[in-house]
Amino acid sequence: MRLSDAIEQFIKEMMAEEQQSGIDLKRNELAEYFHCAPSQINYVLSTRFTPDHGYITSSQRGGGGYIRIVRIVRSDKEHMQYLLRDRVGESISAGEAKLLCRHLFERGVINENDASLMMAATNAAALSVPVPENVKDAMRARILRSMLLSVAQRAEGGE
Amino acid sequence: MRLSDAIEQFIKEMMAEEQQSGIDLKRNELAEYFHCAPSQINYVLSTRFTPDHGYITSSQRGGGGYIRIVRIVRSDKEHMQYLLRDRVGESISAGEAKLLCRHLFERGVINENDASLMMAATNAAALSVPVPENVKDAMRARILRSMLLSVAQRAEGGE
DNA sequence: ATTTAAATGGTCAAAGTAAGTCAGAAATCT
DNA sequence: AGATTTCTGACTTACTTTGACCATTTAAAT
Repeated sequence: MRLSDAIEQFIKEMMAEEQQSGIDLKRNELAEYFHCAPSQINYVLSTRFTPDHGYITSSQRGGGGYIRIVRIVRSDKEHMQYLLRDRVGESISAGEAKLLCRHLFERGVINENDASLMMAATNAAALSVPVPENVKDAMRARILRSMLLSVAQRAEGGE
Repeated sequence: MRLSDAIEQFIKEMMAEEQQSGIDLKRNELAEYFHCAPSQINYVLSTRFTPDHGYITSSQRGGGGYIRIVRIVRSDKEHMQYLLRDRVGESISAGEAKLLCRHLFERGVINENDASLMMAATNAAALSVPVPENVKDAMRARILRSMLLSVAQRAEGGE
């Protein structure tokens, strides 16, 4: 069996055991346990614990550092993937972004405050810096995607 | 648990106990209690008891010296002005923005979801487009300001 | 009153700890 | 064989902890 698969499985078993949607782990410890380079852990994370796979990771460096993995709740997964891939994509205009936020609010995916915040972050005024329009749209897409992932992450607690 | 975290917690518990908005402590005593270098106390102060966290510190050297930590209470309006003018300004890094969002949450100005959303909109990944770093920081400042104003607006309506 | 010593706290750079990145080697698949 | 995936190692970035040296204030000695 491949190392990556073993590590993936190990992490998933850990999560199942903890009976939680998220766990913290130490990169170096895990690497030592599997007798591999620490960067191998990053490889596993980036190939098997991505938003596409339904996970979001974060970490902290320095003394007491850690890697945190959180699972996105299943039911929201498809919708979220649709949003990220098809709706937002690589580029989106201010108008489109605004519509999308309103839509999400109407659908009950986010509340009014969230919607305002997301519109505030993606409106034309917020991005009025001297860069080409297409770069702005790409940037807006990234910002929106990032915020959507944040929303996806929180859905956990509510069940 | 990190030493810094332990010291932070210790100080906060002390303040809660004293039932007061401020306390005096002896740097050397505290350092001895935690078996660490005295300068470690300064590190904790500068990373966890800053004005952003809602604290102001002062000290006195020499015999009978002390470190005083006082919790400051600013109205939301004052705080917002401070943030917009002094903290965000015309340019802000991803790290700074993240800290600021966390502080807003800790102070109870925004909830955890809002904080995550704001961090998501301003983190390095969200703005990873091929433009110079200083342009990104300027852009981030605009985005953050825009979101802060959105937060301020909602507070206004609700009273 | 002035000088000196003792008692504090402050600063900053270096060491320590831990995670991230990325190019290239190695393995595996077609 | 060629393409793709996996794995490693050198280098980088980020946060924490320490220690040597500095500054200020009070107390004692002259």
